[in-house]
Amino acid sequence: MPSQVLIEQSLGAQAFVALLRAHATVTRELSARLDAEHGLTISDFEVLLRLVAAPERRMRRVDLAQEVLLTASGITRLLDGLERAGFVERDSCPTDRRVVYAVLTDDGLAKVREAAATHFAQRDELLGTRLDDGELIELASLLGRLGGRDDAAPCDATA
Amino acid sequence: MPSQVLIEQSLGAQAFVALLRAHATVTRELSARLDAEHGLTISDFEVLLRLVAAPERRMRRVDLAQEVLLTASGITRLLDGLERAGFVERDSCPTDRRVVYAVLTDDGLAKVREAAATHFAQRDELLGTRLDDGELIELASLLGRLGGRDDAAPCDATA
DNA sequence: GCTTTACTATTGACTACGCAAACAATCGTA
DNA sequence: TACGATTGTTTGCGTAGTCAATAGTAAAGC
Repeated sequence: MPSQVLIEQSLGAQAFVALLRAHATVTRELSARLDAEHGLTISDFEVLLRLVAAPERRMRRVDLAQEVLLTASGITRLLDGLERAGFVERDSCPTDRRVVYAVLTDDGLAKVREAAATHFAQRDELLGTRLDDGELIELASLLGRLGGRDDAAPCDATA
Repeated sequence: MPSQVLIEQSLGAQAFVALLRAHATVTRELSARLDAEHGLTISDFEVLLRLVAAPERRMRRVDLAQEVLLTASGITRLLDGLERAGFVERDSCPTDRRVVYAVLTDDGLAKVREAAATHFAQRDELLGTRLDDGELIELASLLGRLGGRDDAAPCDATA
């Protein structure tokens, strides 16, 4: 039986499959409920969240795409949906006619608030029942190093 | 400006977005290379891996689906592809005529070996350059608790 | 001033799933 | 032994996302 080569228990293997499983488990659960209760995908919600926090509640599509890790075309289609639903509007940039802003509408703001109320609670419950505070901090830190460094210097943001 | 409610820094939030980012980053990279170099998706590869380790290199579709976290229909379509490529064959079960086995072919075995050689190296390099051994163990353990318990009663298997 | 290069956004074609429905086979129970 | 409930698999349809190609705009070199 020459197949033992592939039955591997390396640390990388364990961490990798754990990442796949944890991601699938957690997002499956949360996205099912977010969709059922509010008709949003997780990406939809994450986009709306960034817009709420953005100055004047508007962002360029490119920047939005980068923040939620979608491609340019992915963001276009996602925003198409949010636009159709009336949660965002498009606006043009006076100084650069290539860019199209996504602007959160009042309906959109109401929607995020409504969705956030339940989604955050579900998320914190899902994570909180499995991991305590210290572990969550540790996990976020380890995952953060895998996820690349857009905000790699959180010097003063120490919880 | 009443929107601070949504600008949240809870531990759950940090861990959750870190999970999303890490998963996207890691799988994006690895799956792109696995596809480019071997024409397989990560799920394809994971399925082939389970088959290699399975007794007689065969598994029921249901069990396969559960192990790689796909739905029944997902596994059907995935195996369709692997079958078309000649990496697995279907076989029936003499004692239960509902079940269809997926059986790894010799070509399939060769393929996993070939793919494993590069994929494992890439995976370990990706993880290993960001996290040391102790951190990988810690990460796998934390993620394992989020990923639910297929092996939740490891009475004697206590690490 | 042009021309080349780089950036932003959209579209078409495709893929990897999921869900719900359908169907066959098996099991439990009476 | 008949019959409802459960299990294993497949299929139709829908959806979120990717990549490659396109086009318009902006910036840089000369």
